[in-house]
Amino acid sequence: MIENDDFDLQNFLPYLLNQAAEESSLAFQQIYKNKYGMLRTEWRVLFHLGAFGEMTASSIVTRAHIHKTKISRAVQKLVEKRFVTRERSEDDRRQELLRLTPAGIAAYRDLREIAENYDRTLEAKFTQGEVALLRVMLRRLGERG
Amino acid sequence: MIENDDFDLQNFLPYLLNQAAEESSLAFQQIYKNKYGMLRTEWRVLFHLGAFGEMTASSIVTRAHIHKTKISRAVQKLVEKRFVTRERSEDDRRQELLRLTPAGIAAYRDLREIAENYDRTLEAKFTQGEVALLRVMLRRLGERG
DNA sequence: TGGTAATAGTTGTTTTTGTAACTAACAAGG
DNA sequence: CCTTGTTAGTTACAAAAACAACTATTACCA
Repeated sequence: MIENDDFDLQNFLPYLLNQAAEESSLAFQQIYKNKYGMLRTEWRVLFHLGAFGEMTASSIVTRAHIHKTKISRAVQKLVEKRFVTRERSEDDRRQELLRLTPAGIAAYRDLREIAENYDRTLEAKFTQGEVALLRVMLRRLGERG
Repeated sequence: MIENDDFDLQNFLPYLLNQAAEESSLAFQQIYKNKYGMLRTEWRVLFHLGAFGEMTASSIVTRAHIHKTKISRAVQKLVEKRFVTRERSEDDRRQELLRLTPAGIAAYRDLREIAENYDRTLEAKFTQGEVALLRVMLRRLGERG
């Protein structure tokens, strides 16, 4: 302890957020890794396409704040796994439209159900009102700026 | 959108936690990186030693849930930077006692103050009661198991 | 004791990530 | 049109992380 040190690392919000994020990701991470050999970014891309439908890589970049090189590599892997197809856009031939294949949809549905169940086990630690407030606060903290 | 898909990725707690954790770490990360050339794990080790005093590597592993190889390499870097010294324990010669040097203490104090200020800017987004609840919830979510 | 298991910490190798530089396509002003 | 700038996405190389195997020391217990 460095003299009268009233700083508590366990109260520092970025630290608490990181610990909570890592711990809460752990169980789910094992599942998509073992079952589908996916990394975190691949899972995120899959879920964006599942939840929002056809998207371009850059719209995922914007929405999820993931760097475009990570997206690029994740898409490659998902294409190799036959979970995603890409098609060059007619309007703007720089863009590629990404879509889930039937296999991708199946994987998404499977993981989505697991995610929903897992989310419920996390929610069960708190009251409904607390969870609602937590989501509001996390969204605010996650905003750019 | 895949049929009547009521799953909202933006409500999935591990996702929200990750977004908030990454965003909230960003600003502070730049500071310890640019000012002291530290990585995240080095910063964490420094703060553990600053806040809790003399510790062994494995006690940091236990407390922070960081893998021992990451700790090992972070300690090496901190020793190279002359921020930390290590001394083999008399009781158990497998263990090394880690301590901050005066330079390490100075860096810790500097970063601690920046951390405190930064934390206050995050807190300012909410009421005091909300922040208190947030901390309780994050601690609960960050617990092992 | 002595042999097996467990713990503290390190090192080597393979994956992933970060950063920068690149190609290709479009946009917009002169 | 044509030069300059911007956007979409990829690739190459360097940095960091994950994972497994290793040494050294201590603990357990038959």
